[in-house]
Amino acid sequence: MKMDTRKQQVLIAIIADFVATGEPVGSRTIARKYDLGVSPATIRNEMSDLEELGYIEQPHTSAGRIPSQQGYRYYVDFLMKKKALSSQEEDLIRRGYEKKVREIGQVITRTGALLSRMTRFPSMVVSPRPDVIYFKRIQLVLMNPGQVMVIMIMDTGALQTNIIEVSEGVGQVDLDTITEVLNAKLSGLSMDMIKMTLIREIYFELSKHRNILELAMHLIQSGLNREREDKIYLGGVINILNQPEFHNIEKVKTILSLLEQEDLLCNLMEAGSSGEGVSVRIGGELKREEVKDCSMVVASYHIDGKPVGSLGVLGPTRMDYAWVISVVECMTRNMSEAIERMYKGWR
Amino acid sequence: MKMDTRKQQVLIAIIADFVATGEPVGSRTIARKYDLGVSPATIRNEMSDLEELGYIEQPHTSAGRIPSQQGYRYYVDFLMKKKALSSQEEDLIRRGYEKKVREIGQVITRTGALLSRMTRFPSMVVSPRPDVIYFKRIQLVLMNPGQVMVIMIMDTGALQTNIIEVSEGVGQVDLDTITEVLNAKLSGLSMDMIKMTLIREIYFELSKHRNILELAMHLIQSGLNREREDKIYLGGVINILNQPEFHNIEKVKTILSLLEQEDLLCNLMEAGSSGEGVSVRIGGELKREEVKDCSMVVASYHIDGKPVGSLGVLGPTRMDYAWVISVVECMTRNMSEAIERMYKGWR
DNA sequence: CGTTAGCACTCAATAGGAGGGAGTGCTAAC
DNA sequence: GTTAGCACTCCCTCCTATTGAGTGCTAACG
Repeated sequence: MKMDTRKQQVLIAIIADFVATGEPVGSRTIARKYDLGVSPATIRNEMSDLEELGYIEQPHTSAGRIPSQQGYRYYVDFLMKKKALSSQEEDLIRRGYEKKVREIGQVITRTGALLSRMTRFPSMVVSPRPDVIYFKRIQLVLMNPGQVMVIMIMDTGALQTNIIEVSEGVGQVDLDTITEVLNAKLSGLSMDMIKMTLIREIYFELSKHRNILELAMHLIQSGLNREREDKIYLGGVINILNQPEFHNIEKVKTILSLLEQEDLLCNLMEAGSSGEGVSVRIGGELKREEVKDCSMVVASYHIDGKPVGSLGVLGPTRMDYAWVISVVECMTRNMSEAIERMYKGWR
Repeated sequence: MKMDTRKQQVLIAIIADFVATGEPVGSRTIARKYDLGVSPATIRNEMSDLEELGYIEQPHTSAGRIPSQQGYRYYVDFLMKKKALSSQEEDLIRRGYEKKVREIGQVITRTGALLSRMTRFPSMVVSPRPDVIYFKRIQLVLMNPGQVMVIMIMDTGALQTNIIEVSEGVGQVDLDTITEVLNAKLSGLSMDMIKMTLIREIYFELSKHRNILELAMHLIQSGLNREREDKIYLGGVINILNQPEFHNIEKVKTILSLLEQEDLLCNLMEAGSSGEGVSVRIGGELKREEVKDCSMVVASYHIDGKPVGSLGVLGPTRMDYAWVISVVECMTRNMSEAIERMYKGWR
């Protein structure tokens, strides 16, 4: 048996109706609401075929059909028509970025807030990968005898701080010397380049100040080599409670506990943002039992045309994919532009 | 009618049983489980009196009684016996603070996580008030022509950053001059003292560098005068879902949306942490419809013996007050000590 | 041969009703 | 003042009947 145009139309109708109502949809409903020009009986036959093909399923014998994970997949891949955002929606997004921003954190927060407010789903935004962030300046501050705070400033306006222990004899003057050398050598490089290539050069430079050499190396180790910390912004989590399919407390609990584990969430996001454009993963495709009834729509945002981080939403599998994809796509565009504007002229 | 010892015993029994089971408790139950030496009939009479006094109430005619808000209040104020923590519990808390910390953020995070893990309620920790935080150092970094990042480092290890616009002509050298003056003048003062008294003095000092005077004032304005931002740590929010009284999605939604509003939450916390020791506010005493079925147990933690911030939990009115109070009390003690240890010898 | 009307059948959801049980309040006796 | 006894209330649970949406099958139709 093969998919034909009418089966596709029926599948589209089933998905459209189920997304709108949340109820299993029967043959009568389709015949009535979607003008396919055939009787319910014919549609029943088509539905029977679609079920055999694995695109729809029945919750129980005397209920209508609902799309299966595979059905959504087929829909997203082959049937779905791109849905342009309304001008109000586009405006809402554009206006969200009107106010000038000065550092990436603001862009991320704003994007996440906007994304969840529009979609009514929990939203997630992962901060840029370190290899595309350029180092601006390092600053060493003697907090107390033997304790130094290392502050690294990125050109995104993001900070990374770390307090480390040093020998008690080190004074602020020593730190200033090191600060100077490090700034001269490192400024303008990407974090990854710093790690990779420059340790040696700094070693050479600082050998004049033998007494603080060891300290400096220590600094670099613990300051820069710090494990990558994916910062993830999470917003609008309560929205999950608005979805009727999650009126079951147990389900909400498992999803919330997943959302509380930032590292897992980051992995999930990254797994989805590898390819081009907007990625849609449906139910089991997420490979996590907790969210087997959820879908993730994720895309990358860009700096200098390179994908550097991702944003997206987590919602029930029953969502309006075409629209959500458009929203996510529009957000990445606007977010990338906002970052571009922030950098304007000075990178 | 007046409260007498037996009525008190009955009230204690009702609260104990209700807290344990969550079910309305009847006269038979009390006679059986709590050895008051009288028959259910007598207890019924006492209960009738207690109801008239407003300490307990009936969900419906043929149900048992549950404590009223006023009943809990009377219990907490007059009847409750302090409950010492078990040595395992004390140990769990102590061990939470074993690892050395270097900045206040870590102490706050750890405290919040521990508090919610122990109590199984959402926990909140408010960061220290600015007037007890001492200024350690300021650092001005030229991000781009016309943009300066102001980094203020507190002796708690906390940072406050802000990006401001300046004239394009300002260079890093100018900033270094200002940095130097500001550090010399401000270091070691509390944030409030800085705001209050020192603007004038700096003005004088910098008049030598007339060209950057205006800039410096600008810096102080926007860097220091920034509205107080109460940082609040919120942890273990999912725990609210474990409470059977919140199996109703609507209730959860209102509570969660309150918890998402950090400023409101801060106000609620602060309203409770004004007095000495542990403060308990029950249901309507919180003055917020959203949490009329919740209680808040809050206390202050201290630096140098002065209360500087607060921590606590939000749970259902049906909670084991004696125990929760002990936990909160023990946490404040341990947290204060952890901060003290962090500062050890150098303040 | 595809399409359709008709019909029997299935099964979840809903409503109504009976019975049980927990608990109270009242009364009268101790 | 305390208690046993009892009638009464009201929620909760279980059972049953009913309804209604939906299917699958069959036979007829163009």
